[in-house]
Amino acid sequence: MLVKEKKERKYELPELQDVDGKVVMRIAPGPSGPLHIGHTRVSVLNDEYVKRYGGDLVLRFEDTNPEKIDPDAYDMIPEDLDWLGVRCNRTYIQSDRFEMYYDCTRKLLEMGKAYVCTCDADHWRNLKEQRQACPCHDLPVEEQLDRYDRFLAGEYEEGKAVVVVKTDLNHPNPAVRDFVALRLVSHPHPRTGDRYVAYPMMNLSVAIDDHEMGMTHVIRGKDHLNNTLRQEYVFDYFGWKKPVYYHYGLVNIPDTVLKTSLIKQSIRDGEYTGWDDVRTGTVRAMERRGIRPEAIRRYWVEAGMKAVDIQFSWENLFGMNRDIIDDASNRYFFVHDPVRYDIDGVDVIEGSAPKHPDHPERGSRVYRLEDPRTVFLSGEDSKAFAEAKSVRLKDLCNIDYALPARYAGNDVSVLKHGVRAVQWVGRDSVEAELLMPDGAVWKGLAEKDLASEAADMVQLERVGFARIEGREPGKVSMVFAHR
RNA sequence: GCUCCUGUAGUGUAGCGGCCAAUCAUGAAGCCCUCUCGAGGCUUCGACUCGGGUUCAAAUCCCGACGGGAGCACCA
Repeated sequence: MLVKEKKERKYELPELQDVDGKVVMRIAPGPSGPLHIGHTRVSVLNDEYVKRYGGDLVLRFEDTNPEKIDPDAYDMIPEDLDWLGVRCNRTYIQSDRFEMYYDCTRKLLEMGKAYVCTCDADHWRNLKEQRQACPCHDLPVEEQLDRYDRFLAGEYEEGKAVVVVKTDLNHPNPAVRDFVALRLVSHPHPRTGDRYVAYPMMNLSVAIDDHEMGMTHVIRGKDHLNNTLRQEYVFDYFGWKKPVYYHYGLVNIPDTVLKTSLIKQSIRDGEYTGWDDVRTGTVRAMERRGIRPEAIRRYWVEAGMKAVDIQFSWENLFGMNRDIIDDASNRYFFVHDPVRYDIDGVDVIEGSAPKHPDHPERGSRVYRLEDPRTVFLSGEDSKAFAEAKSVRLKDLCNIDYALPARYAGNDVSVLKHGVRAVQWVGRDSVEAELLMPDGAVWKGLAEKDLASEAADMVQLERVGFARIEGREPGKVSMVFAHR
């Protein structure tokens, strides 16, 4: 066997700026559900850099909005990361750290860099729009602190007061003028119950945590650009050293349901079977479909960290996955929507096919058909057979159309004259189901050797790659990956 | 409306003043090989958004227009 030397360009992420020894980076999801393909970019990029430079990769659950938490996500997200090969060596949960956020906020109030605002939210926003301070903005520190004590004690109703971090009301960018740091929420938190009523907003908690956890570099989506600007005010007020920020472009993932709230609703409605429903874009669905984590990793490394908005291409991802799985995937016949043909004109038909054309050492599927010589073709191939009047049963023999069909020798060269070779199964086949990406289930038959295949990825010849999901006596269920 | 980010083939990417009649991957088309519509081999298709400027020289720098995207939440 020849060793193929394929020349290909090395895909490498650019060096990070200002790396001084080890790096500390983070993945900071909100625990609203499991990870989806969109989350894998930030996960892979951070992981790649921490592996390159050494250091810590932090997993931080940003669960500061009690209304958007799915308690299962605290377990599902680490599982998803683990499958992706992303190794986080420190884990934090923000709902464990409320007291610290409160302390920092108190210091900001003492420094005069924050205020407790009791204005109407719309009014406050309008004033900001016009670069004007609300009456609470310039109240004396003593009064701010007094309000703050009452704020934390729950003496204000939800929505009646917030703590605001001052930035610059004259800032030309309206998005960075004074931002809310703490709000009141009466909805119980899955982890802390009703112990707290004051909930930090992400710009506060992220700034504090990024400093406290020692982040050296932060990679995030471009949608956080303005949040970075806001968070930098907090760093500056405390005199903290800022991490180096990178903002990659937005990813448009076509034809895929990603929104966790929608998926959750569809699961509840019974439309989707679960978080791993193949119609969704969750990491679980990728895993189930036989997409390898290495393919996802390669995809994002090649995409890099540019700030350009990009279109995600399933085709490209599938191409990369095919590269990875082709060599390991043994070949089998699967017949969708089977149509029966008996073959006349011969007593016994024998044939064989390698499990993998590039790996004869893996053995063969051996065929022997005796009276009655029965085969099944897919519904589609059956129609084509009726029209073409002849067909080759791959690795077995040729037949001519009739009822019953007529044996037509075993001359492979007919393929050169336009006869099609199709997959088929005999009477010793097993029931098989193939779950398609649109949720449809293709029922059919598979050759019996498939039932004893040890690996989980196979290629169903002329159909595509599939992952074996379940084996029962006499029945195999599979999930379609891609061609 | 204001502010910010960003524009290289269908998609993603390399190049970031001369080595660019622009890289690689994926895709598409064709051929070879293979008893698969897979893999492998070969060939082909296909891009610097536009207009000004700077310069001996611009995909590369500057300005403008146009296009794409985001933010202006008591979500993250």
